Amino acid sequence: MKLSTKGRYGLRALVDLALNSREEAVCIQSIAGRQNISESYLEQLMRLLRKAGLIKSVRGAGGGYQLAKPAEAISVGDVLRALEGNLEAVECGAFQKEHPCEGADVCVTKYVWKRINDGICQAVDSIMLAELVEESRRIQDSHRGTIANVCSK
Amino acid sequence: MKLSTKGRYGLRALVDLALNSREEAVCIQSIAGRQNISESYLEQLMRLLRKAGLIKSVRGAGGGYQLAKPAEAISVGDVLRALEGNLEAVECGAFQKEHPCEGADVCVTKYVWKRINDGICQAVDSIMLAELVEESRRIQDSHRGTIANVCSK
DNA sequence: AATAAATCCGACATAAATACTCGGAATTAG
DNA sequence: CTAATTCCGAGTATTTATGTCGGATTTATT
Repeated sequence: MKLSTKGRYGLRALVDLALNSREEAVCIQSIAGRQNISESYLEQLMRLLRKAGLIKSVRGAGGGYQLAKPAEAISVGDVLRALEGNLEAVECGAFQKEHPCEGADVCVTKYVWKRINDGICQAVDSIMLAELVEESRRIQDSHRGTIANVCSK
Repeated sequence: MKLSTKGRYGLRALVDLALNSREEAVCIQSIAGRQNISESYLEQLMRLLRKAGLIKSVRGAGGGYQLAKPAEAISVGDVLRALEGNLEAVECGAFQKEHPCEGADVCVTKYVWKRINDGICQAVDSIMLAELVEESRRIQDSHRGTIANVCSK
């Protein structure tokens, strides 16, 4: 029941990207350096984010990445789903029409799973990347001069 | 980001136990049979639930398990935590005094993790075993005569 | 044109967690 | 005494998580 490093690193990387790219693209090396993430691993995560249409890449020397849309239009849910797949704690499908679970009609735990899943969605879909970026700027201002070491989570 | 079979099977088993034990204890074999769970695996889960003080066991022939307290006093959160450990999607500790994460003061994703964790807690701690049992009885009544096959989740 | 800096891609490797299984000891009702 | 149980620790196979690596491709710069 844990979020993997993909989701954790990836979200941090995306906040970093939003924070550090104006016009120019930001390369993996610099993000990985600031965020203390392995370059080759981060590369994989960026691939996932690009495939999901959240960032766009610029190839070749001087290349890197940029957000594909404004940070206001990217939710934490978008990011985590791109990296982790769907965020359902239990994929029971009892409330879907497509692939409903066998015996869903005699199942009571389905109510539990739905409440958990809804709780998670509510949390991740209500936070936009822009809010994190904004908060991050505030923090950076107040820590000016301090070496900003990074959270390991 | 998935709940393991421990949590899923274990909760079902506990609902089954609450539903099928009046005065007498219920043995693993019968729960496992109804719920279509391996006996030896379920045994392990029952051990965890017992260690957590949610059920009590009666050893020897004719023995089995009973709830250690009324179903009204057992939350889904109690059950899942007994089986899965803490349910935090990210154990960042940024808001604890004990073992706060390094660099928590420059971290912004901590707000995200907290919202997710709170969402999950809110969901699991607000549902009592008794509610599931009650709902289950209603369902059983309406399906009387039907073979109650069981949800695989 | 050559070089260096990047992304892109697939495959591989290792470690950890998950999901069981098993054998036997201890307990107790009949 | 026997059979039905729980109790316990250890073992195993599979899957998932967490990276690593080598090389192809693209592009800015010199």
